[in-house]
Amino acid sequence: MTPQELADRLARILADIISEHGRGSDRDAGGPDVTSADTAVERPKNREHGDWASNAAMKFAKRVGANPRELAQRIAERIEAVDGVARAEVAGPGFINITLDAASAGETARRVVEQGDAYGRGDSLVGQRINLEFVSANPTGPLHLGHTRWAALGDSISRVLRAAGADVVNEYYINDAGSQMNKFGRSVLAAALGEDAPEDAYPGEYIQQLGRRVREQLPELPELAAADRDRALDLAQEAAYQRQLAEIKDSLERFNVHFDVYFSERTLHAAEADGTSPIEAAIGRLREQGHVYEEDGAIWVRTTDFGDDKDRVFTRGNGVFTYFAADAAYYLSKKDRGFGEKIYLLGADHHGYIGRLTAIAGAAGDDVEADITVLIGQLVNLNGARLSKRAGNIVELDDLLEWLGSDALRYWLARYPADSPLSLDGEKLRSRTNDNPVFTVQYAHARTRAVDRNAAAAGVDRSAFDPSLLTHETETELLGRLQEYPGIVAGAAELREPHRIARYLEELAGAFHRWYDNCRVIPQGGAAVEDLHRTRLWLNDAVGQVIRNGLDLLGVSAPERL
RNA sequence: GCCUCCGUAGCUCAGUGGAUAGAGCAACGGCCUUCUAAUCCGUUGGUCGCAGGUUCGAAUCCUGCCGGGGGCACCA
Repeated sequence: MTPQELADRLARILADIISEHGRGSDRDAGGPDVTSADTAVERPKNREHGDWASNAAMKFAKRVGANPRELAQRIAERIEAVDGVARAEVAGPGFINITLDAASAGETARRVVEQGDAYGRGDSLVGQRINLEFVSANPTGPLHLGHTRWAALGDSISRVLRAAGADVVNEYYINDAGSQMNKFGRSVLAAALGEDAPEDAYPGEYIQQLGRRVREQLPELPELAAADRDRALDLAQEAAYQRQLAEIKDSLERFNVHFDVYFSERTLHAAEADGTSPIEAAIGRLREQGHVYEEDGAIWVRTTDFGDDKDRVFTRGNGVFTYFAADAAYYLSKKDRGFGEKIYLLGADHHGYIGRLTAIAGAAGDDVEADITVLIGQLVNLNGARLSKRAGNIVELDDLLEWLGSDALRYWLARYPADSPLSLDGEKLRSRTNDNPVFTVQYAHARTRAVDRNAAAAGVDRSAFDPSLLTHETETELLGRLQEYPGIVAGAAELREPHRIARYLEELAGAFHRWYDNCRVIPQGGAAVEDLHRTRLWLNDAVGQVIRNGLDLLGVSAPERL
């Protein structure tokens, strides 16, 4: 009996009661059907409140026109008759507290082991084709801490959405057109030629390194620069860009972050077969829809029709397209490529973009509620010190990986809600105690593996499974946690909040450690191996499996030993 | 000024309208003859920023204040 099955049974029972009681009037009037979402059970904090609790009677009492406790009592009588339910009691203002048979709860251990990697995966988002854009850092320098949170979070969101059945494409938008690229090119060329840096050059040692690389790659650069400076600039800029982009991709792979598509902004500016660029085509399409006008010699889009606080401009006075024009064309590209929901993961410093991005979705004829989601995340602090270019304390992703390792960094960055401020505490992340949550969880996994190895050596195997033997309170607790997992994954996907996975794993790890301290898998002092030990081995392995599955959703490894 | 996020234990933070608001750390006190004591157990610790409102019920939803972060370009 899983919580989901319990919720299904409750929903059916409640629907029956409503139709008997209300003589179907609710349904005839188009009243709401009862779904398992209405009767979802939760794990009570207090053990005396049973294994699972439902507040459905309180929710529906008014609609049924009954007293909550009376309704709860009628539901309780019927759910108690269900196979696998030991007790159902009404408590407080109308809670239904349900206790399962030990055998029914214990079945979970076998189910988890048998389903393996698939345990926790669901189908709540099947059929959804989602574009998830994140990081999208300019290819004019290395990734730094400012990008790192979105890399970890975005990749984990993607994994969670996929676990719920969605078809997700991770996308990185490369701003490889425009003045920043030119500035980058001039900086690198000067470095390559050993010249003084230009007035507005990019700072940083990496520019010098790129300059040396470019010089090696293009030995003819000095001669060329003397003869045709613009040509030399083009070549140097292009070489530096390709090199920097490759390094970004490399860093991301080492961070276990995978993108399916790297989308170049240039392709939006370049003319296609019909002679027009995607940006021009996009403006044309929006013009046909009546959303574009000209004023003061510039082309404008009436984003205020879709809730933006001011209209936006597509061309600057000199006729060059704005960054926003490319954004609009890019949005249409995503739409044309068949994506339903387009998710943008942006830092809080970009929150002013929500209005205009949403407006473009509206102007494109999309549903601004369902087809576009802009997730705004708070910025990261390092040991309490705000990150800023001016203060010169930018930390590169590569440095962080070397210092802390990918696992600790990814886990820490994914364990907080995106809209919560987060600071990176290097000392804590390097510690090997409960102080460090990633360690706690990984250690619990390693411990399940150690038990498994020791069990094999002691002759305890999984040849028997009798779930009715799993009656210790720490076992009931642990089984409850295992049963919760699929619901946690579904919730994390629905809310785009992978931190729920991390928090869950920490609780699971705690429940496992408590169980380990109370219940032996391997008989003590050479005593005989009994079915209880064999059954507990299933439970041990089930916990290891769920920790592996959960850590995988966070892009974190589950070591066999620490 | 407008928009937005945040304010919960000494610290860092969870908490999808439900029961006595939780975790880790810190502080104090316990358990090693061990399937690794890197774990575990106990105690201490709260005006959920403030004030109203909504309802059977509010840390959670609404309004207004207070305090803090971020944003309000024909920049990229």
